[in-house]
Amino acid sequence: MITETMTIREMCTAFDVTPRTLRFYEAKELLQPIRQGTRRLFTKTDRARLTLILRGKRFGFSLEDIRQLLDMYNRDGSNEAQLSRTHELGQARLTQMQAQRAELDTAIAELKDQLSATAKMLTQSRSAA
Amino acid sequence: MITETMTIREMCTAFDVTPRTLRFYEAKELLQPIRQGTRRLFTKTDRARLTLILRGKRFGFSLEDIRQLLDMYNRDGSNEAQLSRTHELGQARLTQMQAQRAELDTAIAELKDQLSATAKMLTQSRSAA
DNA sequence: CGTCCCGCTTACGTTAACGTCAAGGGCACT
DNA sequence: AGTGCCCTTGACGTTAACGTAAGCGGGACG
Repeated sequence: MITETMTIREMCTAFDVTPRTLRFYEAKELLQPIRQGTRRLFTKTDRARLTLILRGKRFGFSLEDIRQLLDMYNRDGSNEAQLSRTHELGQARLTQMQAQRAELDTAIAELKDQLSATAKMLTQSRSAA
Repeated sequence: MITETMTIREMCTAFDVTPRTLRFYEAKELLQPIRQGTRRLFTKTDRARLTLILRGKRFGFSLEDIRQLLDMYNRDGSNEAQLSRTHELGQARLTQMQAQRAELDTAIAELKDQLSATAKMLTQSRSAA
């Protein structure tokens, strides 16, 4: 199985992060690049995980939160207790994210209102000139 | 004008934050409670602002980001240059928030998929028992 | 009057998520 | 052999957003 790998530098340019960040994520067990001697080689899995990590961050999730989510995506089938706990954890996150979306919608609506108000003030200000 | 005010303790229970947080926000000029002697009295305006602050935080905005947004909500009508810059800033935020919403939607969809997958595994695991 | 309790200020401590050296190995030219 | 460049591992520094503790003032209450 010849998994296509990437060097740390390639990862950095591809995902716009620093080497430090990738090493940090590895230390936190969010990524598990393989080693060629001492060098890191990032696999397809690492890339998929990094995508999820960066997305999670944009929603204000902590790396620890994200690590738990990642664990869920990677369970191939452990025991039932584990699986069920994982499921509950995911449900909770889902609820949380849906609430967040609802709030985001109202916030967007409010911001739009404000913007149209300032836009109006701008046109008035210009017609007055 | 008899503005209805609240003590710091009342604010804390109402918004579920600590006194330290409120003082911190005041120091950062996010809130401007009036003083009765040395005590802080939080006005309706402070409450409105705090609501926006806490919402912003849930979206991962920094306090500095939020301060700029708050400034926008409070402009009653300065000069045109200011107003126009404010407008642009708001537009940028709006774009940002809409992008965030789009991503949130896909993340929610993905999570749902995962959940139905684990749910399926659970029922299988149980029927096997 | 003593003592709570609340609030205030000042200031140092803490955590997450990296940034930034310092010191060194390995490989590719030249 | 020397010069770069990339990578590595420590290890200490930094910023945001508070937590926490120390020490003081003021009113309420027994």
